[in-house]
Amino acid sequence: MRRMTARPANAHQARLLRLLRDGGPNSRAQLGDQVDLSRSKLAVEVDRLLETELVVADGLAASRGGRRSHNIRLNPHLRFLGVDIGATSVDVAVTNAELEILGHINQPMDVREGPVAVFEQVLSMAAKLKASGLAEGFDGAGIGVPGPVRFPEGVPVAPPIMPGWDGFPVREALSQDLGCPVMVDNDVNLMAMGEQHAGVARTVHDFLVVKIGTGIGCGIVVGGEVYRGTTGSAGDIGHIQAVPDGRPCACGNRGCLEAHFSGAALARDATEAAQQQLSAELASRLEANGTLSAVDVAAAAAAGDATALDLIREGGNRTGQVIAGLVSFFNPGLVVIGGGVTGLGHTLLAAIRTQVYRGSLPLATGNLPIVLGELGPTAGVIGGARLISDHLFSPA
Amino acid sequence: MRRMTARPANAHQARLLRLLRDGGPNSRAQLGDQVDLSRSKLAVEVDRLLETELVVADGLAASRGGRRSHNIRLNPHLRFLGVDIGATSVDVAVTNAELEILGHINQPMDVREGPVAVFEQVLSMAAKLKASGLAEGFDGAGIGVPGPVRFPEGVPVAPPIMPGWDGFPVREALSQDLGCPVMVDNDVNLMAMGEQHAGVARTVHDFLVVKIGTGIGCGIVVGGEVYRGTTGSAGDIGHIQAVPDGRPCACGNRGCLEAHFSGAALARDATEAAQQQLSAELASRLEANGTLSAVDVAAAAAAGDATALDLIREGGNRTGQVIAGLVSFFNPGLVVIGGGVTGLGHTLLAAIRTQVYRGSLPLATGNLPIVLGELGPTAGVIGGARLISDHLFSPA
DNA sequence: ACCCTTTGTCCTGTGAGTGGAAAAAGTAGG
DNA sequence: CCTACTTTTTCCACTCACAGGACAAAGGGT
Repeated sequence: MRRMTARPANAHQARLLRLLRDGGPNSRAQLGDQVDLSRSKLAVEVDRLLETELVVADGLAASRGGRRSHNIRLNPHLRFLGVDIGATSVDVAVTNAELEILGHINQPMDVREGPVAVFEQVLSMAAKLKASGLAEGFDGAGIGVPGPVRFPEGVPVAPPIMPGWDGFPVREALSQDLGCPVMVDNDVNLMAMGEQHAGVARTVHDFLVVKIGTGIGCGIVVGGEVYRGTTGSAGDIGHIQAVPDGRPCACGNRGCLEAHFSGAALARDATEAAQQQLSAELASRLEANGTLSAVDVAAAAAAGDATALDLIREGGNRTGQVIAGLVSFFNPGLVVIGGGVTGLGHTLLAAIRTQVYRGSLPLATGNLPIVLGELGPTAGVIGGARLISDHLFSPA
Repeated sequence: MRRMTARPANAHQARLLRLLRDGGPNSRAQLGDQVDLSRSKLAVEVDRLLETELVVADGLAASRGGRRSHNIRLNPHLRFLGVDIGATSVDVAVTNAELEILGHINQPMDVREGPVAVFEQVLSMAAKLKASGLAEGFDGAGIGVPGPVRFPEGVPVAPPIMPGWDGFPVREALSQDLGCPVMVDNDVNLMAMGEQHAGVARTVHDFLVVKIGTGIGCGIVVGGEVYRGTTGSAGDIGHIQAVPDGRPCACGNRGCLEAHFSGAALARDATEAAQQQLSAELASRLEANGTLSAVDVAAAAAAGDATALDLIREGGNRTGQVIAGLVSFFNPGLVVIGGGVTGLGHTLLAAIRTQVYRGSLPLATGNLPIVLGELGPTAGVIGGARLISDHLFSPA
């Protein structure tokens, strides 16, 4: 099928497309209630959108007491690709124009294998989704990578955990391979956009998303827009000092948050505890698998293992202290905790909450929810779809 | 004289007013180069502004090779009042519409005397400025208070160092007393706006201003706009924990930055050092004045006193560590250090820089200037004038 | 003086957008 | 089934903002 390359011609059309994306099918009248345009003007713009085939007619709407109206919806053939490249795995998903996930694949993969190998993988995953009949092609793709990105160009810059990616023209390369527009961003920012679009942050305009996975990062949303900082490294909180003269970190400093708590640090601590026979639970798991990960700690904690619980609590305390500082500084309306370690669940959350509510002033914490992300592993790919749709649904 | 109550009728006029404010007198042609409007449209809007008397003709401009053009400038009779209420003193200044300071008064005053007493003082200072012939009245006033403010209403909320101000309708009260529009904001935000308008931050869009005075606060500017947070307490970094299990703080926690370094903490430390005879310089100053302040420490340091230098360095290190965290998180394009203790100068700056450059990742610090504020005590009042002018020079 | 450049004014055409009227397509009630 | 009332949609005339060209005014350089 021919892909839709059309773009909205003006801000009104862009507005309408986003309303249809976020609100699903709508009648002209319902749209009119939301956009403050005259009926005539609205009709003209809708007609033009119908001509571009970005939107299509979709039968009759329910009556609101008078004449029934004809529904309008985004073209159901539109397909976006959301790609979330993590440190140790890749998620790829197809969505429709309303950003509903139609198919989702996850595969383990080490990002350190470099962009060429990773993209080969991503493309084959995308091809698999296509082959299963979910898409005939893609109208756009949003890519998340685990490191800072020069956003306008879509190029990773000096990513600590991704040697070989520095300066690689991700956006350009993938745009060629996929044959569609591509936007690239930090994976944490994608997660923030995902939670904003379809998760817990739907109604909040200023919030933080703390992603604790292999590393630790933070997405910052200001006035509904992701804030990326001057060089694209905003939210890089993994290397904030959490413990004075603490453990050495790969970055060269000591006591970085990431060195004390993250998927990687947790696995290390658990292995150590198992080897020292501090925890039977962890030791048996180590014996069984030959290695331990955050998932094992979560399972052990769920089974009531005291050592595992202690590890989680201590990590949560460290993280909570850092977040307390950020809350004082940024005064967000919501803090979302997400990433691989959300499996640690409420033990972690409780520890973080305790530190934040204790360490920040009442004015900042008074009405501050601190919650787990709602979307889990889909947050990133939904965020990717959202990223590219925001780009495509803006005036050309 | 009758005050100008006119407001720009549309975004174009607002744009022109701001250009004239920031760029001084300009010809129609020069304005045309900056606004992307047709000459006819521009002429119409300028004529309308002339009618409202917000702008006036101002003689002929220099020739650019052809016919000389008539200059346009903001009405030279316009007057803004900038008020910076600090913890221990009040600054009041009059500016013209280009935000140039025409007169500036500073008086010591304890903010804890409460809003009524302070406003009495402010009004008498404003009256003095009027009496000296600098203004016949005020077209608007911008007020800074040392605590969080619910910005839309202009009301302080739960200010720790200003008991008695909580919920006091500052904006409304002063608007009545002064008979002109008033906007109220946190003093640190005002300082940030001042440095943005006329100081070191003129060309930067995302930056932080750290004000170290009686307390410590931080102004956050995102995309050229001050960010105030969900409840108006953004930038309240004085109570971030800088020292685990450190000194007790008035807020109830231990180890807050403000408890370890600020004008108040510095004075306390210096007094203690003097009493313990650790520094002859400080001891003699204590004897002479009966009390020590940050100014004494600055003087002692300038005289080469080792104890004073140590105090400054240690404070700078603590502050630098906190700022390093903020830099990692926020990735600003500039960090400005200001407030009462800027007298401590380059010793302080060097300590802060060391910590930030060491404690943040190269990508964030690579091209990050950390500088002292350029405007000193005028930053706040200029920021106040800027605040109200931004408000008045926006479509009604 | 003469020519060129810049500035300011005037005027008309165009296109966006509004708002009212009427037609179209329903629902609810007798 | 017919009537009265709603809501939706289309149509149309009118307003208004704005662009951009023509032209006049005012200067500089030679």
